[in-house]
Amino acid sequence: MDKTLEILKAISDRSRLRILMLLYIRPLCVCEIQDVMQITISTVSKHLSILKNVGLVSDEKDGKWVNYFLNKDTQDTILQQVVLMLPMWLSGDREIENDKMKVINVDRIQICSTNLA
Amino acid sequence: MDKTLEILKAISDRSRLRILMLLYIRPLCVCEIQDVMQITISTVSKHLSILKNVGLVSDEKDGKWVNYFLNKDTQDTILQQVVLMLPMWLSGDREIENDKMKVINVDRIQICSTNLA
DNA sequence: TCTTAATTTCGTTATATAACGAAATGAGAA
DNA sequence: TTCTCATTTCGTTATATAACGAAATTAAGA
Repeated sequence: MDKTLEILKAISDRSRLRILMLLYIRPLCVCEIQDVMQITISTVSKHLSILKNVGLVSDEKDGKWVNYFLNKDTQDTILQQVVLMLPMWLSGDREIENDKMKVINVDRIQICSTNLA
Repeated sequence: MDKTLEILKAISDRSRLRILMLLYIRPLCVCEIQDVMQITISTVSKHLSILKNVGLVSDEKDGKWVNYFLNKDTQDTILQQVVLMLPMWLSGDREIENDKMKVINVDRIQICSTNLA
């Protein structure tokens, strides 16, 4: 039950659901997610590590950024089903839709430069 | 997202997962669940109210007892899928299997009498 | 090598929630 | 109505966890 519980707890958080739904669109770096969600970078990073620990998300170096992406082709049955269900369970949600609109226009180069200014 | 989150949080708890899995077997009263799980009656009652609030469980008066039962024929799509998935996600779990063994021999009349002694 | 910049980790604070025991509730039986 | 007893509610305590800012880390590029 531990594994199942760990997965369920990982997806039982508003911020992490938002992050996951963003990752359905495309891989994102921490600062892009931060820009869309308007929460601290350290908080985003923490959420991503939780999602990574349960296997829902993986990461990959890309220049000076770290790309986080949804683990769509996981071998784990529970994770497979979770990845399949979440978009259905959250379809039409306002907050999610709003996030998705925002992420389209997000450019990591601009964001990271802007953060310094 | 609120509704989805509420359901996810309801099933992201070890005690509530154990309770749900017991209710797959048959309707149970609070004291029967208490006897199997060895936690306080008030705690069991609280968990059941959470499960009831999200629609996973319903209750029904039966003499001096209240029977709680799994809402297997819910109209809610998310709940339907949760009810379908949980037994798969928890199949073979030791703690759950142990609970199931215990609940077979549970008799509410004996328990409630015994509790007083 | 040194600097820069994205990310992670750490320490703290605030909030949420699980569990308990005691008291209140409420329905059936006398 | 009064008593009994299963259940719920309340108040408290302990633990878990989300969020933040600052400091540490780490890798890329000069």
